Formats: sequence, structure tokens, C-alpha cells
Amino acid sequence: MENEKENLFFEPHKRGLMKTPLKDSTMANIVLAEIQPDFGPLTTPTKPTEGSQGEPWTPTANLKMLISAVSPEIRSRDQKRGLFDNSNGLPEAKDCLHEHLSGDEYEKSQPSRKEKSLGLLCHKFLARYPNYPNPAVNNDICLDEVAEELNVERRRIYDIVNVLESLHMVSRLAKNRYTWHGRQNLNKTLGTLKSVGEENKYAEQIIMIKKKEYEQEFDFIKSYSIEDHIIKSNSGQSGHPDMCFVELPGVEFRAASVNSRKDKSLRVMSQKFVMLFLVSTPQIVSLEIAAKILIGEDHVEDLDKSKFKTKIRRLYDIANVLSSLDLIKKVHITEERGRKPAFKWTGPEISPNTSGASPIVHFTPSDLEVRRSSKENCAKNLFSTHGKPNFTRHPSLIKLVKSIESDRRKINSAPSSPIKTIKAESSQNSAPFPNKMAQLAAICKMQLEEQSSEPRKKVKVQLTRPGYCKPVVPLDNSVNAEQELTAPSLMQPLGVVPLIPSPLSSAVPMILPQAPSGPSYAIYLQPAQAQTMTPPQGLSPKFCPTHSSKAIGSKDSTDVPTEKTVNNAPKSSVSTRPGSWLPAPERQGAKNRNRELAGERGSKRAGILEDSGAPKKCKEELKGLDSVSATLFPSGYLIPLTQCSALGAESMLSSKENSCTLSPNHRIYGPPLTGVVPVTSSELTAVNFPSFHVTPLKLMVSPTSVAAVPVGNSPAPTSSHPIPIQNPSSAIVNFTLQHLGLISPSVQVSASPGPGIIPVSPRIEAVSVVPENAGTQQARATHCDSPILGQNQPNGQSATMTGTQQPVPVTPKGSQLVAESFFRTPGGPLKPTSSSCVDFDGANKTSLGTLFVPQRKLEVSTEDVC
DNA sequence: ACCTCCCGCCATGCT
DNA sequence: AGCATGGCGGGAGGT
Repeated sequence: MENEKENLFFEPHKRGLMKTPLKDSTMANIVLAEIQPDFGPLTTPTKPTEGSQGEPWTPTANLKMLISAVSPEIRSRDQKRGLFDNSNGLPEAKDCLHEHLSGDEYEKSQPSRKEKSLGLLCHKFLARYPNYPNPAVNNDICLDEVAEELNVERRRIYDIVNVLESLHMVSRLAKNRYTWHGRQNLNKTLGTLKSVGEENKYAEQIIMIKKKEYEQEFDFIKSYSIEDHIIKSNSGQSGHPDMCFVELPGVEFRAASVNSRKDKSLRVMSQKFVMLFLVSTPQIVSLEIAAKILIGEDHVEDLDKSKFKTKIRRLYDIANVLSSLDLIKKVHITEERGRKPAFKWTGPEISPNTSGASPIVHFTPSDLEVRRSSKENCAKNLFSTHGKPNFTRHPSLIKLVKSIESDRRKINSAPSSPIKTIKAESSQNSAPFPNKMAQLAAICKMQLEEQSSEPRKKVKVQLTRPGYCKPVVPLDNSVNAEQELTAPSLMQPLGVVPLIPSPLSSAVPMILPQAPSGPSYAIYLQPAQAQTMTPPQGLSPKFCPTHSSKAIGSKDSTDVPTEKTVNNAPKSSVSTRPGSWLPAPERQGAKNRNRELAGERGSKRAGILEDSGAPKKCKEELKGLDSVSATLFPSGYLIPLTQCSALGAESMLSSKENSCTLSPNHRIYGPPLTGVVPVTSSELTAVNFPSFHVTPLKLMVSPTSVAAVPVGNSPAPTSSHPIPIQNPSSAIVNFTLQHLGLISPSVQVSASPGPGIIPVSPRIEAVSVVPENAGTQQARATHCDSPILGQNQPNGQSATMTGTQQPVPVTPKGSQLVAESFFRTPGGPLKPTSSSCVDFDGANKTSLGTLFVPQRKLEVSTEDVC
């Protein structure tokens, strides 16, 4: 059903759009289109018809064209190997080619393992599509066709597509059909992943593991206990694997089946794997550590070899695809024990959202918008968790509670987030900083007022931000009931508001401003996920900064990185682009989303209508938010809440109208002050919540929340908790200090691990010696985009974007450096490229765990060292 | 012998 | 029931 409908819809678009494509892509498309007719019949064995419809550029001819155009290198290589033949797709064609080429029969029959490698296959796959496809055009991918053309089992294609999907380079349209997005969303996605990774405190986890390993040499028990402890707290408890999937606004899962599918593990793994790179200072991650972290989330306790091995296998699969994308490259970390396989991040440097200086950051975070689907999913999860387990698997409520608690604990970590923001701002302008302060103060006031009402509510409120809640009133009611447990509920209101159609009016605007920022990313939690979420997170300081500036940029900027973000004004105009983006597809997507929601788990919602359903949704969302927050941010960082809220808002928007909403938000973007400022674009703005506010709130909240919540699974909220918990004011102060840089990030660290970590950082700093060039990063960024810059962008903007995007990578250094310097050392900018680090790995090895800086700040130093 | 990771069985879940 | 997905791990190619 879906497929048919989708196809019908899309086809027209495609055809219409086909031409639009800019340069290469367009050229390719056109060519393909022309060619297709000819070849189409020949090649497609299985499902030719679909392929023709779905894919603009189907057949071998197209493929060849693309390959030659896009990557001559690949082509030549393939030809040499005979792979190219495969690309042709049909066996017959292959044979012919072989004969022509060389007559190596057996070769084609048995290409050799390498030739069949996933990485090579992925290259071929990527060669078929432009990095920056024209959004206008429907870039459908028919898996069957691709499999045939590349002469591989469909199973292999799934592996590739799943990873690409995790990066939102493709999105599923329907069964057997995907839409190609290329790298348009990549920066955004990476920014979001980074933010999430920060929230989850992956950097800390990495450190912990390293530390543990390091310690193991000396004392197994000790290290073990520590690590275990940490991991547990992070993971949240149950042994379920994390199912959370980070989604971007632009890219959604359109197929209900996809969403419903409980597993997405490969996708999730891929995202987490990427997060590790983005979060870790030397952007090098060994498979061993990655596997441990990924397993840890799932099952901290049982790390059996088999599981470990399996994880490693999967990581290789993912790594191969990521390598093909030039996002990572294989390296070796030399340790005392020996060499360890590892991968170094070679993709664009991504700044979390925080640093205002770097445009990149802003773009990414801002761009991300949460979608309804995500929300709905969250909601579903929530429901299941809370009471009804509509879905088959939902973690027990207990888990949720734990996660919530953990989140609260994480609050302590909150400081980090603020810091980043500050840095960013500072980097950009001193002015921002004051603003933050003012905001914080305002927030505090708000919180205090709210708190007076009720502790729990307060918490919620804080999270959501009072303003939001108030407007939402209707929602609140529902929320309140649910809220008890979680702050998330607060968020919901916000989300709800937007949803509630304009009618709500006054309320909406209020809300928007407050929430403005936020990195908008939606995380899908599966029933199991709730548990998985555990990891938790921390807060990501980064978010805050970025948003503010960038919020606007969202989609537009997303790809584009850097500078544009800086230019605020443009952004607004840019916003237009978003609309272009989504347009047809998104609209459809919205429908699909609805379907998905309904379909996914349950039929329960089946027919929720956006508008009509709004109220219902709100409730659901709220529920979902709660659940989500819990699940997503098990550790208890406030961030989650914000996210949730953001999600809700976004979802709201999406539900109503993606296209419409999109545009407004972007423009709106306002200064950090947003909290005070009313958002013009009501709905849209709502979607993007400024990270700033959020984080601070989170911080503030967390304490309260902690207090409110008795539970506490974890040990401790450790050092941080005490402070924040009781007095919001104190928390604020801490926050402020952190922002200022007065307070060290160590605090955050402490939360998760323990004392051990801190010492490390110092070492690192000491170690760090040479800063290397940022240039490398830039180069990276460039190359990614390079090929296509102008071409594809359907909109004029797009072209610019591409250009910008590339540049963005460059910025990263600066931005990050700045931010980091902010936090930490006066030393400031230093940042050598991560790449340089790779070589160093060997050197690092000695330190092992210690080498990696626990915190970002530390990271910087580390890099320097390299 | 170890690192990689291809291959495809088979469970899962949608149609 | 049939088909699409994709988890999973045996085991083989590479080094």
C-alpha cells in the first residue's frame, strides 16, 4: 500500500524534478533518465518496474555514467579488478564485459574477497549518487535494483543502507525503497550525534574504559568495579540494547515498517560508533573500546567473548561503510600489549552546537529538528513504559525511573553544557556571555517561582521552562498527571503547544522563545530502547550555544557549515531552503509519519490526525516525552528534557506542516536571549530550542529533580549532585561559573567516573605538545563536498550551502579550540588536527586510557599533544 | 595465528 | 504464507 502510494507521489516529483538537479547530479540524472529507457529493460531482472519508477538513475548505464563522472578513480579501480563489471548489474552484462575486458572468467565468478568487500561495494554504491542531490528531485533508491546492478546480495545492500541511514544520507521510503539524501544532512546529523554523544558521556565512558584497561594491568578488580559501575549508571540498567535512534527533522523514516522494526541495531550501532569519534578527543576509536562501550550499554555485565566478537564484526561492517564515506580511516593504536585496530575520524570537524564561533556547530544543531514521528515514537515508548505497554516490549517502569534518576544525577554534569555555550559565545562575542547570565538569572527566577508550586512540577517546569508550561495549560493538566515522574512532561507541554494549532496563539509564542534552541534531534526509542538509553548522558553543553545562533540555519545551514551560521541575517532568508527541502517529500513524509506512528506500534494511534489529534497527541506526546526523556537520557541529564521538549515541538510542527513550519523557525533565530524574547515564528521557533536556555535549565532542574526524586539508583550522583540539587540558585551559580570557565569540567567527569579520571586530564595536558593544523580537517571537509557543490542543490541556496559546507570543516578547529580553551586552559587554540593524532596513537598507547582526555576540554589538550 | 569480514542461515515482523 | 529485513556467527581469505 504504502509503496504504491509513495511511488505514485514520488514519481511525478522525480520526473518534474529530474531536471532541476544542478550540475553533476543533474547531469547524471538527466543522463540516466535518458539512458534508463534503453538499458532499463535489459538490466533489471527482478523488479525492473519498480526500479525504473523509484530510481531516477537506474541501470548500468547510469551507474557507469555516475561512476565515471563522480569517481573516475573508483571506476578505473573497479575495471582493473573487474568489479566494474559487476556494477553493470545483470549477469549477462557482466559476462559480456568480462569478455571484453579480459576474459577472466573465473575472476568474475570469484572475484576475490577483497573485491567483494563491503567497503568497495559501498564505494560503488556511493558512486551512483551525488553527494548533494537536488532535493527537488526524488532520489529514490530501489534496493533490488542496486543489488542487481552491483551484483551483490541484497543483504549486503542492507548493511550499507543501514549505515547510511544512520547518518541520514538515505531515508527509507517504503519497502525496498530508499531516498538518497547524500551529504546534505550529514553535518547536521553529525552535529546531532555529537550532541547526543556528549549527552551520553561517551567521552567519559571511553576514558573510563581506558582507565579500566590501564588499571587492569595493575588491579583488575578495582578497575572492573569502577568501570562496571560507571557503565551501569550510564546504561541505565537493564541489559537491553540501546535502541534509540537519532533522527533528523529532514530525514525521517517514512516507512512504518522501519520505525516499527525493533531492531535498528546496526543503525544505532553506527550512530553510536560515530558518536564516539565525535566525542573523543583524539578522534580515534579502537574497535575494542567501541565494542565495549556498545556492549556495555546493552549488557554491562555479560561481556562474553562471543558477544564481543559479534560486536567487532558489526563494527567492521560499519567501519567499512564509514571509510567509504571518508569519514574514518583505519589506523592502528600501538599499545604496550600490541597493536590494536582502530579508526580515526577523517570526516568534517563538527562542533557541537555550542560554540558560537564556529558556524558549523550552529548549523548542525539548529538544523536538526525533531519530528513527530520521533515524538510519537517516544510517546509510544512512554506509554508502554508508564502503564500500558502498548508495545510488545517496553522496559519496565522501574527502568524508566532509574533512567530518570540517572538523568538527574547527570544534571551535575550539566556544567559542561553551559561551559561550552559560554565558550562559543565568548568566542564569538563577549556579549553573548552576559546574555546567558541574564538568561540564567531569568530562568532561575522562573524556576523558583514554579518551584514554589511544587517540587516535581517545578522540575518539570524548569526543564521545559515555565513559560512553556503556562501557555500550554490544557496540556499541562494532562501533563501534570503524568509529570509526576519526570521532567520530560514539562517538555511535552512545549511540544504540545506548537502542535496546538495557531489558535493557542499566545501561549505558543511564549514558548517558542524559551525553547528556541535546541538541537533538534529526535531520538527514537524503541521499547527496548528505554533501557538502552541508559547511556546517558550527559548534557551536552554544546547544544546550547549553537542553537542560539544557528537555530535558524537549521536545514539550510545544516550542511553548510560554518560561516553562514555566523551570518544570522542570511539564515532567515535561507530558511526558504528548508521548505524546498521538504516540500513534496516531507509532506508526504508527514503523512507517512502519521502512518508510521499509527502503524508502528500499535495501531493505537492509528489515525491520529495532526490537527484534530493535536490535543490527544499532546497528551501522548507528553507521555511519550516523559518516557523518552527517561529512556533517552537515562543518566538523567537535563538535556534530555529539553530535547524532549524540542522534539515535541518539532513533532508538533512536523505534524502540522513541515514545510510551513520549517521556514519560520529558521528565520526567527534570535539572540541567545531568546528566553525573554518572544519568538516571532511561533511554531517553528518552538521547534528549535536554544540549547542555551535548555542547558541551564537542565542544570537547574536537575538538582531539583534530584531532590524530588528519591530514587537514586546510582551511587552517586556523586559529587555534583549535592550542590545542584538543593538550591537552584547554587546550581545556577555553578553553572555560571562553569560557563565562565571558572569551574572545571572535572565536575562533570566526576559525576560519571570518579576521581580517577581527573588526574588523567592533567597528564594529558602536560603531554599535549604540538598542535597540529586544523588544515587537515578543513581538507577533509572540503573533499567531502567538493565534488558536487553546486550541482545538486535544487535551490540556489543549496549550491551555496555546499560551498559553505566544505568550509565548515575548517572552522571546526577554530571553534572547538576556542571553546575548549575557554573551558580549560588559557592556552587556547590549539588544536591540532585529530588526524595527526593518529600517528601518535602509538605514543598514546603507553598512557592507554589516560591518553584520551576524559572531557572535551581534555581532549583538546590531547590533540595538542599529538 | 590473528585480523578482517564475507556469506548466508534464519529469526523477526510487515503485507 | 510470503516477503523484506537484518541479527548473527561460522569460517575462510589475507597478512
